[in-house]
Amino acid sequence: MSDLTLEDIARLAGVSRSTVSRVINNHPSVRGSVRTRVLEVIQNTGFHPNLAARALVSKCSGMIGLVVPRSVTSFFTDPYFPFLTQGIAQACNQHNLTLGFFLVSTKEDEDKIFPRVSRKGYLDGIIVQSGQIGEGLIERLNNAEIPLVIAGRPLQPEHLSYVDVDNVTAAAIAVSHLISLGHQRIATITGPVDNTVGIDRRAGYEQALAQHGIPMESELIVAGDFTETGGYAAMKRLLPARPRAVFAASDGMAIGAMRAIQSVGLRVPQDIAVVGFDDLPMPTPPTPLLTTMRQPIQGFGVRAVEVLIDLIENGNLPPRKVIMTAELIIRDSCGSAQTH
Amino acid sequence: MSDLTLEDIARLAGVSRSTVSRVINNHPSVRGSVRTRVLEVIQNTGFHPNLAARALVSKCSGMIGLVVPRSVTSFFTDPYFPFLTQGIAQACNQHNLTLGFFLVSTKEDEDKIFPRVSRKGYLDGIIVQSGQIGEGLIERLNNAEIPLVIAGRPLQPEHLSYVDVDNVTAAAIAVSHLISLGHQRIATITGPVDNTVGIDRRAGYEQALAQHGIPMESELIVAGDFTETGGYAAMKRLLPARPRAVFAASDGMAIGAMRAIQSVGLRVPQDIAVVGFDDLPMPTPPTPLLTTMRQPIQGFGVRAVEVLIDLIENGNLPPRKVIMTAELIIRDSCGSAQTH
DNA sequence: GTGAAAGCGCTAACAG
DNA sequence: CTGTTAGCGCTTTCAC
Repeated sequence: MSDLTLEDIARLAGVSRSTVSRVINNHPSVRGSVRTRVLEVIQNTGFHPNLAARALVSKCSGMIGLVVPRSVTSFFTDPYFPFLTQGIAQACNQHNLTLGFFLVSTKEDEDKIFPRVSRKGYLDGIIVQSGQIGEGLIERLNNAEIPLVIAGRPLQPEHLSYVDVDNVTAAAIAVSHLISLGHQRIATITGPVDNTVGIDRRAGYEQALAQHGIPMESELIVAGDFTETGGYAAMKRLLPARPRAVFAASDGMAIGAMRAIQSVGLRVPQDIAVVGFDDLPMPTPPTPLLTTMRQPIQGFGVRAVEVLIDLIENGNLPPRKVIMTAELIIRDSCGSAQTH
Repeated sequence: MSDLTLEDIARLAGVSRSTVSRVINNHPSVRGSVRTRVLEVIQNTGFHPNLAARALVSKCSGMIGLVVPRSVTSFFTDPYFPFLTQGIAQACNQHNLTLGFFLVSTKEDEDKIFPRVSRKGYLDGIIVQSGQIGEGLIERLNNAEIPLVIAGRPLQPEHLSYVDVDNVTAAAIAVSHLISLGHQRIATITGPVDNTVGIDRRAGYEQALAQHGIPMESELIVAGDFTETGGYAAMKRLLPARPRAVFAASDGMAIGAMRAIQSVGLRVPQDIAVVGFDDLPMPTPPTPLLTTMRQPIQGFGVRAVEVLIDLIENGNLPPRKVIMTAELIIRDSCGSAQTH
């Protein structure tokens, strides 16, 4: 098919190879008539420049990498991944970038993949989805001085660019809403505590209580694992403490908590109010509808690509921290939507 | 960091560039002692060959593409995607291939992406996830004569390589199981009928009935959309026809159907037996546990990569059709596991 | 078995 | 404004 080269197009258009190159790269210094003629030939022949050649000489490939460090299981249970990927992929389409996808489940994978992602000249930049497993890789990549953006605040954010919401503030907003509804005995189901999201959302819970002078009670705090099953189990453990409201650090856990509450004959929100976090679309919306903090996961992807492009084009600037806003979506499970 | 070239390594090892190249590419014609010395230098310097240069001269990039043609919504609701992707990504790691990821939601995307995927020399081959939206692209790609494998049987499979299960047979097995349990009034909730999966599984249902001399009744056949909500609605429509068993063409729809059955006070499996299709892990397993056909989605990904590699290495052979086997997983919802 | 030399297709000075 | 020239870093004949 298109085994054409610049030279071929040049010949067909009666110009030199350089001129064709200029046309392709939108250099202003080409006469209009010539440009039109060249463009026509390109159009007719279906020519596309060889990207490898271009990458070789220009030292940039038009390709960025997405590194997803994941245990095999969490890859599926967590809808975060497809959303983030979608945002990134769409942004890449928009900016005419090719997206390389690297799944890292083991240390072995990491070593194997590293040469493919580390070296400038093949990947122009990298987005790493944050997560426990990835922290070592992030370190290595950052040392390799390749433009790097983390999706989600990493454990050690100092010298890194990342995009995330402010999970502390967002969680505090959720809990404050519960407080404003008159609740005092507010429990929380936290995420795993080895991970920034879990840590921050718990901190936000504590912050909100402190701000309103509500004493913290350790029996009102139970750790979950972001899954529905985990939320169910956590709520069962919480029930004896008789909370009047619960803030779950993910929608999945909130749903699990609602099931646990309902399974012992209590009602949401009348007996216990529930607020979640994420606002991802559910295959089956729960009853009652969940009040939750919405975070723009696709937006993370889009912004991550934009920041990365900036980093690529403008070199070693100080790391950028992009904090997007989470939004409280009030539905029925918190008991404030009396209209329902 | 590693701005080293073959030439540098050659100098450091006291050999010529060609020799280093031979070592890297495992040519047999290098003396052992020399090979060792070169390898040592490579090790110490952390050298990695420039992939763009290699791609330029060797006309192959070590990179394959995964094209996912998806409407924005189905991207999330369907767990098929992360599973397939995981299989493909792992196989790529295994074979030292880089995976390019292309999300195509619109005709615009298709046109934009086409140059990046069509031309030999940048991508060595492509895997396309089948689906309505992708059929046009598949046609174009196939004409571009780039090695191509479809994940899931395409609408027009004649000249294409693909990997899938035999959905007709698999569905027939599921329905036959219901028949062997003594059921006669067996309903089905089909998938969308503009898609091979929906068509084939319905055909399998009909085949099984025919084989056992059970007349088909149109009021026992309702179309769903693979979602839980769709399954729920479909089952509600099916209920008046008083089926004693139902085969749903996806687990999601099966779950929805069970909810619908239970919502009118009937029991699964005592009043109505249910069988699904997929056997994907669920965040919350349903009660009763679902009897279903398991299909190896990750396996599709792995095999697709293997077939693609074969195609890349061995050129224009006749298209390969890889049919993997689906397996009946008997649990509780069909009523045959009396031990429960 | 090893080195020298010729490109792969493109971009980017440098002349004109 | 356009053509000529020199590589980018690698693989691969072809000699030795």
